[in-house]
Amino acid sequence: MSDLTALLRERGLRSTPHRRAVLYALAERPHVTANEVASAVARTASGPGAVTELSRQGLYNVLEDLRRVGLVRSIEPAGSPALFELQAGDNHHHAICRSCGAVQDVPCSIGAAPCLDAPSVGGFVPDEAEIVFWGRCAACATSL
Amino acid sequence: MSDLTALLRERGLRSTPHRRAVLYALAERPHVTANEVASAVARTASGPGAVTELSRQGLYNVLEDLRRVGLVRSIEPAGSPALFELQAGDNHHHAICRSCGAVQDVPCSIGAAPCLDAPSVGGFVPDEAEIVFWGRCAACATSL
DNA sequence: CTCATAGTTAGACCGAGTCAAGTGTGGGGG
DNA sequence: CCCCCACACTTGACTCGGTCTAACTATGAG
Ligand SMILES: [Mn+2]
Ligand SMILES: [Mn+2]
Ligand SMILES: [Zn+2]
Ligand SMILES: [Zn+2]
Repeated sequence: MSDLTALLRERGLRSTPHRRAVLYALAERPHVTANEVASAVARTASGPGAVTELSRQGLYNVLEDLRRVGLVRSIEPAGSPALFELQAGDNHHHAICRSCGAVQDVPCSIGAAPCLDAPSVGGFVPDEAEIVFWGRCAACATSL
Repeated sequence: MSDLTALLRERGLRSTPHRRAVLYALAERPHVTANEVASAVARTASGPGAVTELSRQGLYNVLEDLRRVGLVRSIEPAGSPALFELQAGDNHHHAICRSCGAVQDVPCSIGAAPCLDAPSVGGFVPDEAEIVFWGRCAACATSL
Protein backbone atom coordinates (compact mmCIF):
# COMPACT_ATOMS: atom_id res chain seq x y z
CA MET A 1 0.00 0.00 0.00
CA SER A 2 2.57 2.56 0.96
CA ASP A 3 4.43 1.95 -2.28
CA LEU A 4 1.36 3.37 -3.95
CA THR A 5 1.63 6.35 -1.61
CA ALA A 6 5.23 6.78 -2.64
CA LEU A 7 4.29 6.53 -6.31
CA LEU A 8 1.67 9.25 -5.94
CA ARG A 9 3.92 11.57 -3.96
CA GLU A 10 6.69 11.18 -6.52
CA ARG A 11 4.34 12.55 -9.14
CA GLY A 12 3.23 15.42 -6.97
CA LEU A 13 -0.19 14.04 -6.06
CA ARG A 14 -1.59 13.64 -2.56
CA SER A 15 -1.98 10.07 -1.50
CA THR A 16 -5.66 9.50 -0.84
CA PRO A 17 -7.50 6.22 -0.20
CA HIS A 18 -9.44 6.61 -3.43
CA ARG A 19 -6.41 7.22 -5.59
CA ARG A 20 -4.64 4.23 -4.06
CA ALA A 21 -7.74 2.10 -4.57
CA VAL A 22 -7.94 3.06 -8.25
CA LEU A 23 -4.26 2.30 -8.83
CA TYR A 24 -4.70 -0.99 -7.03
CA ALA A 25 -7.74 -1.90 -9.13
CA LEU A 26 -5.92 -1.12 -12.38
CA ALA A 27 -2.92 -3.18 -11.29
CA GLU A 28 -5.22 -6.17 -10.87
CA ARG A 29 -7.07 -5.90 -14.16
CA PRO A 30 -6.03 -3.83 -17.18
CA HIS A 31 -8.32 -2.41 -19.91
CA VAL A 32 -11.32 -1.78 -17.70
CA THR A 33 -14.10 0.77 -18.11
CA ALA A 34 -14.65 3.56 -15.62
CA ASN A 35 -17.64 1.60 -14.29
CA GLU A 36 -15.54 -1.47 -13.73
CA VAL A 37 -13.00 0.60 -11.85
CA ALA A 38 -15.84 1.99 -9.76
CA SER A 39 -17.04 -1.51 -8.85
CA ALA A 40 -13.55 -2.61 -7.96
CA VAL A 41 -13.08 0.44 -5.76
CA ALA A 42 -16.46 -0.15 -4.12
CA ARG A 43 -15.47 -3.75 -3.40
CA THR A 44 -12.35 -2.46 -1.66
CA ALA A 45 -14.83 -0.83 0.70
CA SER A 46 -14.90 -3.99 2.78
CA GLY A 47 -11.64 -5.39 4.08
CA PRO A 48 -8.68 -3.69 5.70
CA GLY A 49 -7.87 -1.05 3.06
CA ALA A 50 -11.37 0.24 3.66
CA VAL A 51 -12.45 3.03 1.38
CA THR A 52 -15.69 4.93 1.16
CA GLU A 53 -17.44 4.73 -2.23
CA LEU A 54 -16.18 7.11 -4.86
CA SER A 55 -18.64 9.31 -6.71
CA ARG A 56 -18.78 9.23 -10.47
CA GLN A 57 -17.25 12.67 -10.75
CA GLY A 58 -14.64 11.74 -8.16
CA LEU A 59 -13.69 8.70 -10.19
CA TYR A 60 -13.25 10.70 -13.38
CA ASN A 61 -11.24 13.28 -11.46
CA VAL A 62 -8.94 10.61 -10.08
CA LEU A 63 -8.50 8.96 -13.48
CA GLU A 64 -7.71 12.30 -15.09
CA ASP A 65 -5.25 13.26 -12.35
CA LEU A 66 -3.47 9.94 -12.70
CA ARG A 67 -3.41 10.29 -16.46
CA ARG A 68 -1.98 13.81 -16.25
CA VAL A 69 0.97 12.65 -14.18
CA GLY A 70 1.58 9.65 -16.42
CA LEU A 71 0.45 6.85 -14.11
CA VAL A 72 -2.59 5.89 -16.15
CA ARG A 73 -3.37 5.61 -19.82
CA SER A 74 -6.66 5.11 -21.63
CA ILE A 75 -7.79 3.92 -25.02
CA GLU A 76 -11.15 4.55 -26.67
CA PRO A 77 -11.84 1.76 -29.12
CA ALA A 78 -14.67 2.37 -31.57
CA GLY A 79 -17.95 1.26 -30.07
CA SER A 80 -16.65 0.95 -26.52
CA PRO A 81 -16.41 3.32 -23.59
CA ALA A 82 -12.90 4.35 -22.59
CA LEU A 83 -10.69 1.60 -21.19
CA PHE A 84 -8.10 2.40 -18.53
CA GLU A 85 -4.82 0.75 -17.65
CA LEU A 86 -1.66 1.54 -15.76
CA GLN A 87 0.82 3.42 -17.90
CA ALA A 88 3.72 1.04 -18.31
CA GLY A 89 5.79 3.45 -20.36
CA ASP A 90 6.28 0.85 -23.07
CA ASN A 91 4.07 2.40 -25.75
CA HIS A 92 2.38 -0.92 -26.43
CA HIS A 93 -0.56 -1.46 -28.78
CA HIS A 94 -3.80 -3.43 -28.63
CA ALA A 95 -5.57 -6.30 -30.32
CA ILE A 96 -9.34 -6.27 -29.95
CA CYS A 97 -11.67 -9.16 -30.69
CA ARG A 98 -14.59 -8.12 -32.89
CA SER A 99 -16.83 -10.78 -31.44
CA CYS A 100 -16.20 -10.83 -27.69
CA GLY A 101 -14.47 -7.48 -27.23
CA ALA A 102 -11.47 -8.95 -25.42
CA VAL A 103 -8.49 -6.61 -25.40
CA GLN A 104 -4.93 -7.90 -25.55
CA ASP A 105 -1.68 -6.03 -25.24
CA VAL A 106 0.58 -6.12 -28.26
CA PRO A 107 4.17 -5.25 -27.47
CA CYS A 108 5.52 -2.55 -29.73
CA SER A 109 8.55 -3.70 -31.64
CA ILE A 110 10.06 -0.23 -31.42
CA GLY A 111 9.08 0.70 -27.90
CA ALA A 112 9.20 4.46 -27.99
CA ALA A 113 6.60 6.80 -29.49
CA PRO A 114 6.03 7.47 -32.31
CA CYS A 115 6.89 3.91 -33.17
CA LEU A 116 5.83 4.09 -36.79
CA ASP A 117 7.48 6.59 -38.98
CA ALA A 118 5.29 9.43 -39.93
CA PRO A 119 4.48 9.41 -43.55
CA SER A 120 5.64 12.83 -44.62
CA VAL A 121 2.20 14.12 -45.45
CA GLY A 122 1.89 17.88 -45.70
CA GLY A 123 4.13 18.82 -42.80
CA PHE A 124 2.25 16.84 -40.16
CA VAL A 125 4.39 16.29 -37.04
CA PRO A 126 3.34 13.09 -35.26
CA ASP A 127 4.17 12.32 -31.67
CA GLU A 128 2.42 8.99 -31.41
CA ALA A 129 1.24 6.17 -33.65
CA GLU A 130 -1.74 4.45 -32.11
CA ILE A 131 -2.36 1.00 -33.53
CA VAL A 132 -5.38 -1.21 -32.97
CA PHE A 133 -5.46 -4.68 -34.45
CA TRP A 134 -9.05 -5.78 -35.07
CA GLY A 135 -9.88 -9.44 -35.51
CA ARG A 136 -10.77 -12.54 -33.54
CA CYS A 137 -9.20 -13.69 -30.32
CA ALA A 138 -7.99 -17.29 -30.15
CA ALA A 139 -11.19 -18.51 -28.48
CA CYS A 140 -13.59 -16.76 -30.86
CA ALA A 141 -11.52 -17.70 -33.93
CA THR A 142 -11.75 -21.44 -33.21
CA SER A 143 -15.40 -21.40 -32.12
CA LEU A 144 -16.37 -19.92 -35.48
CA MET B 1 -26.30 12.23 -60.11
CA SER B 2 -27.31 9.08 -61.89
CA ASP B 3 -23.85 7.61 -61.40
CA LEU B 4 -24.74 7.64 -57.71
CA THR B 5 -27.92 5.79 -58.59
CA ALA B 6 -25.87 3.20 -60.46
CA LEU B 7 -23.51 2.88 -57.52
CA LEU B 8 -26.37 2.22 -55.11
CA ARG B 9 -28.12 -0.24 -57.40
CA GLU B 10 -24.89 -2.17 -57.89
CA ARG B 11 -24.76 -2.74 -54.17
CA GLY B 12 -28.35 -3.81 -53.97
CA LEU B 13 -29.71 -0.63 -52.43
CA ARG B 14 -32.61 1.40 -53.77
CA SER B 15 -31.53 4.78 -55.03
CA THR B 16 -33.30 7.36 -52.91
CA PRO B 17 -32.78 11.15 -52.86
CA HIS B 18 -31.50 10.99 -49.28
CA ARG B 19 -28.97 8.27 -49.98
CA ARG B 20 -27.71 10.13 -53.03
CA ALA B 21 -27.51 13.35 -51.02
CA VAL B 22 -25.46 11.66 -48.29
CA LEU B 23 -23.07 10.14 -50.82
CA TYR B 24 -22.78 13.50 -52.53
CA ALA B 25 -22.05 15.27 -49.23
CA LEU B 26 -19.34 12.76 -48.34
CA ALA B 27 -17.77 13.09 -51.78
CA GLU B 28 -17.45 16.82 -51.19
CA ARG B 29 -15.99 16.69 -47.72
CA PRO B 30 -14.45 13.63 -46.05
CA HIS B 31 -14.16 12.97 -42.30
CA VAL B 32 -17.38 14.69 -41.28
CA THR B 33 -19.60 14.03 -38.29
CA ALA B 34 -23.17 12.81 -38.66
CA ASN B 35 -24.33 16.33 -37.81
CA GLU B 36 -22.22 17.83 -40.55
CA VAL B 37 -23.64 15.32 -43.02
CA ALA B 38 -27.12 16.33 -41.86
CA SER B 39 -26.40 20.02 -42.50
CA ALA B 40 -24.98 19.28 -45.92
CA VAL B 41 -28.03 17.21 -46.81
CA ALA B 42 -30.32 19.95 -45.52
CA ARG B 43 -28.48 22.50 -47.66
CA THR B 44 -29.09 20.29 -50.70
CA ALA B 45 -32.76 20.99 -49.97
CA SER B 46 -32.54 24.09 -52.12
CA GLY B 47 -31.35 23.78 -55.69
CA PRO B 48 -32.22 21.30 -58.40
CA GLY B 49 -31.39 18.04 -56.60
CA ALA B 50 -33.98 19.05 -54.03
CA VAL B 51 -34.28 16.80 -51.08
CA THR B 52 -36.55 16.97 -48.08
CA GLU B 53 -34.80 17.12 -44.70
CA LEU B 54 -33.67 13.81 -43.31
CA SER B 55 -34.54 12.87 -39.75
CA ARG B 56 -31.81 11.92 -37.31
CA GLN B 57 -32.85 8.28 -37.35
CA GLY B 58 -33.09 8.40 -41.13
CA LEU B 59 -29.56 9.73 -41.36
CA TYR B 60 -28.14 6.99 -39.15
CA ASN B 61 -30.10 4.40 -41.13
CA VAL B 62 -28.66 5.68 -44.40
CA LEU B 63 -25.12 5.80 -43.03
CA GLU B 64 -25.43 2.27 -41.68
CA ASP B 65 -26.91 0.97 -44.94
CA LEU B 66 -24.08 2.55 -46.92
CA ARG B 67 -21.52 1.17 -44.51
CA ARG B 68 -22.98 -2.32 -44.72
CA VAL B 69 -22.60 -2.42 -48.48
CA GLY B 70 -19.10 -0.99 -48.33
CA LEU B 71 -19.72 2.49 -49.72
CA VAL B 72 -19.00 4.32 -46.51
CA ARG B 73 -16.49 3.94 -43.73
CA SER B 74 -16.27 5.61 -40.34
CA ILE B 75 -13.59 6.22 -37.76
CA GLU B 76 -14.11 7.06 -34.09
CA PRO B 77 -11.08 8.95 -32.88
CA ALA B 78 -10.75 9.30 -29.12
CA GLY B 79 -12.62 12.36 -27.93
CA SER B 80 -14.51 12.89 -31.17
CA PRO B 81 -17.87 11.70 -32.49
CA ALA B 82 -17.73 9.27 -35.39
CA LEU B 83 -16.36 10.68 -38.64
CA PHE B 84 -17.67 9.40 -41.97
CA GLU B 85 -16.05 9.20 -45.38
CA LEU B 86 -16.52 7.40 -48.65
CA GLN B 87 -14.97 3.98 -48.60
CA ALA B 88 -12.17 4.19 -51.13
CA GLY B 89 -11.11 0.59 -50.70
CA ASP B 90 -7.52 1.63 -50.14
CA ASN B 91 -7.29 0.85 -46.43
CA HIS B 92 -5.73 4.22 -45.70
CA HIS B 93 -4.92 5.57 -42.24
CA HIS B 94 -5.32 8.92 -40.52
CA ALA B 95 -3.26 11.69 -38.98
CA ILE B 96 -5.12 13.81 -36.43
CA CYS B 97 -3.99 17.16 -35.07
CA ARG B 98 -4.13 17.26 -31.27
CA SER B 99 -4.69 21.00 -31.26
CA CYS B 100 -7.17 21.75 -34.05
CA GLY B 101 -8.59 18.29 -34.66
CA ALA B 102 -7.91 18.35 -38.40
CA VAL B 103 -7.94 14.89 -39.95
CA GLN B 104 -5.66 13.96 -42.84
CA ASP B 105 -5.55 10.81 -44.89
CA VAL B 106 -2.35 8.84 -44.72
CA PRO B 107 -1.90 6.44 -47.58
CA CYS B 108 -1.12 2.94 -46.42
CA SER B 109 2.18 1.71 -47.77
CA ILE B 110 0.79 -1.82 -48.06
CA GLY B 111 -2.70 -1.03 -49.28
CA ALA B 112 -4.59 -4.14 -48.25
CA ALA B 113 -5.81 -5.05 -44.77
CA PRO B 114 -4.34 -6.07 -42.43
CA CYS B 115 -1.43 -3.93 -43.51
CA LEU B 116 0.67 -4.53 -40.45
CA ASP B 117 1.72 -8.01 -39.62
CA ALA B 118 -0.25 -9.72 -36.96
CA PRO B 119 1.45 -9.81 -33.65
CA SER B 120 1.72 -13.51 -32.92
CA VAL B 121 0.12 -13.05 -29.54
CA GLY B 122 -1.89 -15.96 -28.23
CA GLY B 123 -3.56 -17.05 -31.43
CA PHE B 124 -5.17 -13.70 -32.22
CA VAL B 125 -6.29 -13.52 -35.87
CA PRO B 126 -6.31 -9.90 -37.08
CA ASP B 127 -8.19 -8.73 -40.14
CA GLU B 128 -7.34 -5.05 -39.93
CA ALA B 129 -4.66 -2.82 -38.47
CA GLU B 130 -6.11 0.59 -37.70
CA ILE B 131 -3.49 3.27 -37.31
CA VAL B 132 -3.96 6.81 -36.06
CA PHE B 133 -1.04 9.21 -36.07
CA TRP B 134 -1.48 11.81 -33.35
CA GLY B 135 0.46 15.07 -33.49
CA ARG B 136 0.29 18.57 -34.93
CA CYS B 137 -0.82 19.53 -38.39
CA ALA B 138 1.47 21.78 -40.40
CA ALA B 139 -0.43 24.93 -39.44
CA CYS B 140 -0.59 24.18 -35.71
CA ALA B 141 3.02 22.97 -35.60
CA THR B 142 4.41 26.25 -36.95
CA SER B 143 2.09 28.51 -34.95
CA LEU B 144 3.42 26.94 -31.74
C1' DC C 1 -54.65 -2.54 -58.12
C1' DT C 2 -52.62 -4.71 -54.11
C1' DC C 3 -49.98 -5.67 -50.58
C1' DA C 4 -45.25 -6.94 -48.90
C1' DT C 5 -41.19 -4.70 -48.30
C1' DA C 6 -38.23 -0.85 -47.86
C1' DG C 7 -37.74 3.70 -46.31
C1' DT C 8 -38.91 7.50 -43.17
C1' DT C 9 -40.49 9.98 -39.05
C1' DA C 10 -41.28 11.50 -34.25
C1' DG C 11 -40.17 11.10 -29.76
C1' DA C 12 -38.71 8.67 -25.82
C1' DC C 13 -34.74 6.80 -24.10
C1' DC C 14 -29.75 5.60 -22.90
C1' DG C 15 -24.81 5.47 -21.57
C1' DA C 16 -20.80 7.95 -20.97
C1' DG C 17 -18.96 11.80 -19.69
C1' DT C 18 -18.91 16.99 -18.08
C1' DC C 19 -20.14 21.23 -15.40
C1' DA C 20 -20.90 23.99 -11.45
C1' DA C 21 -21.16 24.78 -6.90
C1' DG C 22 -20.79 23.40 -2.45
C1' DT C 23 -18.46 20.30 1.45
C1' DG C 24 -14.64 17.59 3.41
C1' DT C 25 -9.70 16.52 4.46
C1' DG C 26 -4.48 15.54 3.83
C1' DG C 27 -0.52 17.14 5.30
C1' DG C 28 2.81 21.12 5.57
C1' DG C 29 3.51 25.58 8.42
C1' DG C 30 3.19 27.52 12.93
C1' DC D 1 0.73 18.72 17.95
C1' DC D 2 -2.81 21.19 15.98
C1' DC D 3 -4.66 24.38 12.64
C1' DC D 4 -5.62 25.80 8.21
C1' DC D 5 -6.42 25.96 3.35
C1' DA D 6 -5.38 24.20 -1.14
C1' DC D 7 -6.63 20.37 -2.95
C1' DA D 8 -9.88 16.39 -2.97
C1' DC D 9 -14.44 14.88 -3.21
C1' DT D 10 -19.77 14.98 -3.48
C1' DT D 11 -24.19 16.08 -5.53
C1' DG D 12 -27.27 16.76 -9.04
C1' DA D 13 -28.29 18.80 -13.26
C1' DC D 14 -26.94 18.67 -17.83
C1' DT D 15 -24.89 17.66 -22.65
C1' DC D 16 -23.81 14.95 -26.49
C1' DG D 17 -23.95 11.30 -29.60
C1' DG D 18 -26.39 7.70 -30.64
C1' DT D 19 -30.26 3.88 -30.30
C1' DC D 20 -35.06 1.97 -29.77
C1' DT D 21 -39.78 1.67 -30.79
C1' DA D 22 -43.77 2.16 -33.04
C1' DA D 23 -46.03 4.25 -36.19
C1' DC D 24 -46.65 5.91 -41.02
C1' DT D 25 -45.58 6.34 -46.20
C1' DA D 26 -43.74 5.28 -50.65
C1' DT D 27 -42.35 1.79 -54.01
C1' DG D 28 -42.63 -1.72 -57.18
C1' DA D 29 -43.38 -6.82 -58.44
C1' DG D 30 -47.02 -9.57 -59.55
MN1 LIG E 1 -2.78 -2.27 -22.76
MN1 LIG F 1 -9.84 9.11 -44.56
ZN1 LIG G 1 -13.08 -13.04 -28.74
ZN1 LIG H 1 -3.92 21.52 -36.32
